[in-house]
Amino acid sequence: MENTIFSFGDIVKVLLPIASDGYDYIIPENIEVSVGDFVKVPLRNKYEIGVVLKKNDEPLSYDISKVKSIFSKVKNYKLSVSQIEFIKKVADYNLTNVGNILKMVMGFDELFDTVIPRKKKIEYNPTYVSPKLSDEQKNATEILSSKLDKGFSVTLLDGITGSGKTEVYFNVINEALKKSESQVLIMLPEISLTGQFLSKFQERFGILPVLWHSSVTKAQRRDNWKAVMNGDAKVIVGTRSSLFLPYKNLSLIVLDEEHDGSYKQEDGVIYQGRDMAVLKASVDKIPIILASATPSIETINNVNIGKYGIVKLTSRFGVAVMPEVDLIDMRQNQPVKESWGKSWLSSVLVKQIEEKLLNKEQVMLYINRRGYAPLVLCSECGNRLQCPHCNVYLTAHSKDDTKCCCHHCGYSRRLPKVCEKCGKEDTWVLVGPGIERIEEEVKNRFPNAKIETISSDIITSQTRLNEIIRKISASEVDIIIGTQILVKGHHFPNLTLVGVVDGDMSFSSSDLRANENTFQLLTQVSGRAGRDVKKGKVVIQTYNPDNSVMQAIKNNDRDSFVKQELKDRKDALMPPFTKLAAFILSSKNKQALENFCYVLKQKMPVGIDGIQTYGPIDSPLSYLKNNYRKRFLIVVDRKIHIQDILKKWLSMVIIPSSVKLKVDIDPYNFM
DNA sequence: AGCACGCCGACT
DNA sequence: GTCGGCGTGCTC
Repeated sequence: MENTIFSFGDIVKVLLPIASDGYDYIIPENIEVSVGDFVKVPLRNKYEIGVVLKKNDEPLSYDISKVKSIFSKVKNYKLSVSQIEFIKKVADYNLTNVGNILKMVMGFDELFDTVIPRKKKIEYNPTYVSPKLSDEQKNATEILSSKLDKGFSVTLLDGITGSGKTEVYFNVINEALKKSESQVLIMLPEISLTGQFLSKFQERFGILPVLWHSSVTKAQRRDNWKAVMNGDAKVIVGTRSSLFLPYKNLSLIVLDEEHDGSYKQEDGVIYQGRDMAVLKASVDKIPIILASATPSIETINNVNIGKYGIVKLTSRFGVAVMPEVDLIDMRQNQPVKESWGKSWLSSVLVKQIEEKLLNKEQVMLYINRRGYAPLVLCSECGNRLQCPHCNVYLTAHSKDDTKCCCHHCGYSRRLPKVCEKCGKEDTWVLVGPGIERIEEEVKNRFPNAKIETISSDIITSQTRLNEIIRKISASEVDIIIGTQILVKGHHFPNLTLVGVVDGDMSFSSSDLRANENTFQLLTQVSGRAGRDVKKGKVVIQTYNPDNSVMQAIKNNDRDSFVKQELKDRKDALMPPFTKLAAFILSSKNKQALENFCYVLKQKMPVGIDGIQTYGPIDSPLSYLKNNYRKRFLIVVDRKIHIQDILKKWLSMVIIPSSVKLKVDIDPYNFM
């Protein structure tokens, strides 16, 4: 079937990297194609490159005179039948055009340019250096290796922070690579693609893997894409988009930090990279390993119902033990105002930092908020500085020479001299702490300490981040102040105290996974402490010390947290016990948006067993980047195929071109 | 998604 | 008169 040759006079469906499901073209003389071939075709007044999907034997629903001829066949490029099947299934699952998915596969200008590619040297006689493994690690390696060449399987590699999951899956990868044709994909969340991971890889395998992420250069990207297609690339390390590379013979996927929210693609085509990786494994009939110290509730549920297998690592590698966790009740430990201004660190935490500094050990302070202060308020009239393009408040960046920024659209302005509302001068107060404000406090309290502050505003390049990580590892830093960017995968042997400035912060997100996210985040942050011979300590400042999430963190008791969370989700009829989808509607024209929402509401599926629909409601971000936004939410029983319900609903309306509709299957974010 | 077409206001 | 801003609709 896949090798059937189509020739002169045949009409074939060609999939193009645009929002469509493909167009028909007729094959001219002297050209022969089969499914998966890349072809150059005319589209409007230019040429595009697409992929032959199938022969179209059905009668055309439009005038035959519109059908144009294929211009040429692109040599040396081909997608396999299973790749095409994967593309179709991803489009189907996420309710988008197949062409949108093809765009993720081949949507790079540089792929088909006329420059003769430089012959990239890709070694792959990897000389693997086997690490010393604990009995537990050996056992895990054996079980996971036994899944190779046995078709599709999903296994959770569930190991506490510092237990050596990476060593285990490196061993499994090494087993997989013993078959000469094998390719292995390692997926990591965006911010874990660090030098530390790569040097660890190089240390074991003697070579660097092929990389795939947003900052790989154009020429490198073209070379890597081709190396994946022709099989020269044996190990690929990438972010979620690496799933769409044209693998010749993929035989294993390892997806690390499987709980991580950055696997969820939120712009363009919305998809959950982790779930699409499982889909890819099932289409290619290969094993996939999901690794995490704090697996997602969905994945744990899939283990519980027997869909996924599980392998556990329960102890820290070497002599390291889990850190002790203290909760600081901030209601009893309000920081007092100091000479330099308002303070955010309780005296209990300050004292512990002092002790660590005396012992020449390292301290990390975690605050997940960029900028200096999240709110700028007029003390005379209560006016708040707002973004003109979005309905969010501006964040103040740096205290002096204050710039106020929108973290959603990038708008920024100077702090005005007078309040626009009341006309009074110098009335602004900067409310709440961001990382820069914590840095200011730390510098005032510990003037002799060497301090590094790490947030995405400061770290603009990988090189800069690697340099800071090197300095921390070499104990050239006493206090590290960081946002999310530092939480994952790093190993700092001399770091023994982690202080969480605002442990309650992620509770407040508009996300049904708020508890889960808080638990995962605090566990991951805590996991940075005491990863070597010295025992670690974690101090979490909270106004909710009795909260079950906080108690679970304190008692290092993941099981009871998971049990409670599963029960709560079940009672609330939420995932993983139901299936969710959202429509996100946006328009520059408020009236057109409201009109269309009305039409959509009229056709809403109501009164059907197992289906609940809600909306339209204004998005929490009801005005974003100059667009008005509304949402619908659909909740269905697990036995109902949600895509079918949505398709039927959408088939009853015509979306006006002034309104954009996006479908979000399994939404994470409710903004 | 692009990109052309066409309708209407602003400006030489 | 004609330049160009953007709303609308099509791509085989």
